[in-house]
Amino acid sequence: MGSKKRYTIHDLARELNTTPSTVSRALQDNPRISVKMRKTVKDLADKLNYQPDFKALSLRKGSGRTIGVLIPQVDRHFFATVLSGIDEVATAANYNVLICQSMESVEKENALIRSLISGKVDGLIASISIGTKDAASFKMFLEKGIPLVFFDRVIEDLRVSKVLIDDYMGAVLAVEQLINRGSKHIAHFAGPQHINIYQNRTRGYIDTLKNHSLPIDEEIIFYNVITRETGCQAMNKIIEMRNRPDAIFSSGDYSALGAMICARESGLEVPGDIAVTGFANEPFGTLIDPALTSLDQHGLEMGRQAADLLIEEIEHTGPNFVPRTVVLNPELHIRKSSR
Amino acid sequence: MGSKKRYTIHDLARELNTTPSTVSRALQDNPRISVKMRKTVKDLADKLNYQPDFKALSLRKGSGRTIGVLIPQVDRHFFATVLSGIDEVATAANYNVLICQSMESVEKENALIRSLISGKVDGLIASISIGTKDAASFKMFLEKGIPLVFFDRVIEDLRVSKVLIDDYMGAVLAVEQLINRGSKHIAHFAGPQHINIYQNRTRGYIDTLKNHSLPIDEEIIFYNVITRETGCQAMNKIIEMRNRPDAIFSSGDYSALGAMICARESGLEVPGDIAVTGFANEPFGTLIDPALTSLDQHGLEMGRQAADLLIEEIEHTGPNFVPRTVVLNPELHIRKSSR
DNA sequence: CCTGGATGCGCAAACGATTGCACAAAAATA
DNA sequence: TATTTTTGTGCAATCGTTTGCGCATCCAGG
Repeated sequence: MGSKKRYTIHDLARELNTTPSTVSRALQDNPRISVKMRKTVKDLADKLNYQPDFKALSLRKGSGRTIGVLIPQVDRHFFATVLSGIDEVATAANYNVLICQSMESVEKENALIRSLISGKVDGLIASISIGTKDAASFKMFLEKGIPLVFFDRVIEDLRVSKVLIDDYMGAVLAVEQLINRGSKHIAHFAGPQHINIYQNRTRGYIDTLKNHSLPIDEEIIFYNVITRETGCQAMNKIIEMRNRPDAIFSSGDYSALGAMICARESGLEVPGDIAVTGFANEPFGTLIDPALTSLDQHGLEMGRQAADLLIEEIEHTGPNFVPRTVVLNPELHIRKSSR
Repeated sequence: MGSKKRYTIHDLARELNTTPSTVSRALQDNPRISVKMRKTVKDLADKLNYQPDFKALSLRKGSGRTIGVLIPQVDRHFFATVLSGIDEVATAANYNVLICQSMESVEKENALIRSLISGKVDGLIASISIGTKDAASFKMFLEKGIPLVFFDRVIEDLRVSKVLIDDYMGAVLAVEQLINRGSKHIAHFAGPQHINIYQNRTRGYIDTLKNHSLPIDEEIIFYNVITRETGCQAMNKIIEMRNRPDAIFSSGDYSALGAMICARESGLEVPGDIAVTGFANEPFGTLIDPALTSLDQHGLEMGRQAADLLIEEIEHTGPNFVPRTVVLNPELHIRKSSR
């Protein structure tokens, strides 16, 4: 029953008493093959449901039309969204998408990169793991001549295209809104400072305070606070303070959430006693009460742009390729938590 | 600068004044090659950072060690979680993961399947789109002899392995909990009934009412209510009723959420006036107030099991292969919304 | 009738690896 | 010393396509 077997171009040729080359050309509508022959071949191909073998094609053409996506974890909303954007563009351009999760582990990340340089992919879109501090693996990858595009979490000094959001600007927007609403003593949850995005958010926070002649108080800057747990811990410290901050600008939504939950448990009101602004605009932000003010990163758009850049580089990469950096503007969604 | 070029086995052979075959064997530790030669070859390979070409290897071996994952949308938490589970197992077994999103479109789904039968993947894990009603594409796929495993949303009468959760049982658990807490007039948000999972949830709801001698009232069964919007609309109808239900069992968390939000807007209290139970255990369920009672589907585990089944089938598929169905037990997380 | 250019198709090399087989040289046996 | 066995390599086919080139056949122009 059924055509269990996969047909090759040789099978078709034998069937038609011709040669593989003719079949191949006929299927490609090569004008050097007679119209009649082309039709004959195509009819048979249709009938047998012939499809050229992907692996053979890849070898011959030197490309499997595949792009890799290396991200920390696919089941985190932001990354899933970016991936979706990448997939949208890639599929439209007839590329396949290979997915690789580093699980925030540098070792896994390195192993994945190593496995990719064997020519599995025509290009790679990556966002580095939280622990990644040296660029050796990525350099090696680049040396093989495979295009690479970073998004969000990038290695600054690598000569590749990047898609970022303006984290600095985001921080400025957020902190200014807090200042505008009357907050004068604004705490900050900072992320690991060796990662570009967190560093920029912190810089934006500090500069904005300065610009508004507000003092910088290291006491109320909490480092490495990006999870719900650490956010809660930080909030507990804040609650103890004699000169308690009246607002928090958090580098992440999860730590903002943790803070809000712990605040409520201690009877502190958001935004009445303390306003809170997050970063990432996770979907849960609109569902909690009070809804969380946050900065949207346009994940879908980031993915699309990254894929555009990469495909452009794959297909039109000249000898004098110049990497580009696309910077997206974050969007501040002001909600109840900072009103 | 740098080794921009990718080396082949021929390059190594030339460098060492030997032949590709010897190099190949040496790299594989073939005992027919002298220990000395093996070392020489490996040293050079290391030095040049040689990696066998993936495409050539795939063609020769007849497999690219790649599995495809076809899902409606990667940026939905459940699917992202399953994907993560699949990736975990696949990576451990040295498989690549190719991702395909149908975006709930039957046409896209069919196009993707067509593109996959060219031998891109050694097997496919799929969850069908909401509109998929006929199995033609999947049958065609199977006829090419490529293993297929369904999860969650499956086509019942296809002879393939499946990983499911016991949706019927989940509904029973949920409805019984509502009954136990004293609810007597339980409404139901049903999903599209041509999808196995929604049908089973509805069946569980009906049977449980019957088993407890509660009347089935078609008036309070709302079909195709799985989004936030439709959940809200349904709730608005419920609010108008003279004989208002005192609980809702929803086939999805989003419609449950929509209902809760609209209930609050109308001054109806959850769970005081009406209890709500969802399905999926989306992460936001614990963040909203009241927290949402829901059924966890063990997405990660589903992904792992699906990948296990598929890889097993790929590698040990005998002539007398018998598809297996793994059924996972959903877990009811009782939270404030149904207390 | 002869020459020259289309026209239509086949041969064989290539992509980069693996592998069955053959074949030297060295070692072991007679 | 002659013969067999072992040891180490090389040749060439193969996986399924694509494609440069060559070679017939045919038709038209001179």
